[in-house]
Amino acid sequence: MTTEIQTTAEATRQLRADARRNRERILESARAVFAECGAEAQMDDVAARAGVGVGTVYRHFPTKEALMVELMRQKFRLFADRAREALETDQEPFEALVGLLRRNAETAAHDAATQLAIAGAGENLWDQTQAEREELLERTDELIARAHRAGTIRADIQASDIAMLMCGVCSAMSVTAPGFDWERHLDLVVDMLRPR
Amino acid sequence: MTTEIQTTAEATRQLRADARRNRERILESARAVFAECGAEAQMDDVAARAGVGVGTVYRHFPTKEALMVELMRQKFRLFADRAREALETDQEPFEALVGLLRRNAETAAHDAATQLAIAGAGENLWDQTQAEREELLERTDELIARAHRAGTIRADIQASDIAMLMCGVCSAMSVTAPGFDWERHLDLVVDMLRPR
DNA sequence: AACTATATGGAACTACGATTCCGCTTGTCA
DNA sequence: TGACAAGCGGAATCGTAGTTCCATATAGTT
Repeated sequence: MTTEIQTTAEATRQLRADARRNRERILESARAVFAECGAEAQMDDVAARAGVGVGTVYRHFPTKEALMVELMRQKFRLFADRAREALETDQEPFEALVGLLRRNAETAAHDAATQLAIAGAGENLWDQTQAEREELLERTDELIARAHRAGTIRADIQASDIAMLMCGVCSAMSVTAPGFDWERHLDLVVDMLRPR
Repeated sequence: MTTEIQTTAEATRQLRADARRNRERILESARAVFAECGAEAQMDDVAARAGVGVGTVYRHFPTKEALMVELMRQKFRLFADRAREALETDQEPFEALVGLLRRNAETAAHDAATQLAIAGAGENLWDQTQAEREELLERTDELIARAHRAGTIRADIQASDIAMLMCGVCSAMSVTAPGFDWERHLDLVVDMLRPR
């Protein structure tokens, strides 16, 4: 009797070795495919790139949405980790915040699915990454609070403003048109955050 | 022999009276349905709301995309018209520009399809409304030029920046989350446009 | 009033992509 | 090295929504 109680429904159960390996491959493949195609990515492509059958993908993730949610959770965790790092540097808080925004934007720029997630396409994707967003929001809040104390950020800025602004930046990323340059957009936004 | 030469392929040919009436109904219906559902709107719904069969919709617009394109052309023409008005008022140019942005944003706020079009979802929708956007861009340019001369706008702002910024505002509109408030976003953006 | 080119309605057809199913394979454990 | 539960592949299924087709109806004309 080796079956053990799971702490959460999502915990990686004691999967058979090959299954664990496949799960990782699928996630890795999905990362690439969704990054390239956004929500239009197809399950068959994810399977093919991972070198497994679709059935296997579905064994690990019950629906396409569940797969995307897992992917986005990972991304937001990454962002939150970076925010933690930003809090630990001895940089001036506003500069630390700006660095965080730039790094996260850079990541989103290479990933169509992340752009969608940040820009808020799809209610469910948003809802089901709530916890991870919260985490990021809290750390951003702390960064802002410090900058406020230092007087290096515009007085009325809140964390939700940053989220909204980044939503705009990510939205501009997905447009390919002359004059549309998300880095410029981000520069303008950053400049706006400075105290007058 | 009453057949006449058409000036453009799209010109309203001499349709039979009932057909002309239906065409208008379909556009009106489509306006409402796409405003509510965005790109997910269904042709059957457009037809039902217009009180005609789907076949009739397809007689007037060869594809769903063609219908959306027509709708968006009309919207951008509306925006361009407002820009023209803004140029004709005796308001201070920067204020005229801000008024234009607010009115257009307000319109987009009631229309999911317009939000998508402005935020640049769908290559084709973008490409095929090129001419109308151009028109809007030109007038915006003139407004900006006047504000520059008056020194009431940030010196480095270009028309494409405004487009990009509005893309962000429209993107924020489609998100329903605490703290997401496009009017606040727009206020911040407007404030950013002011000279330091 | 008859005639015919235009229009119309809506059932049927299609294409596409997510998801299911099940016979076969492979780790794992005694 | 069996035995068997866990895992796998991928063809087949299913649902959805855009698009087509054609028998029928109607506006405009003589």
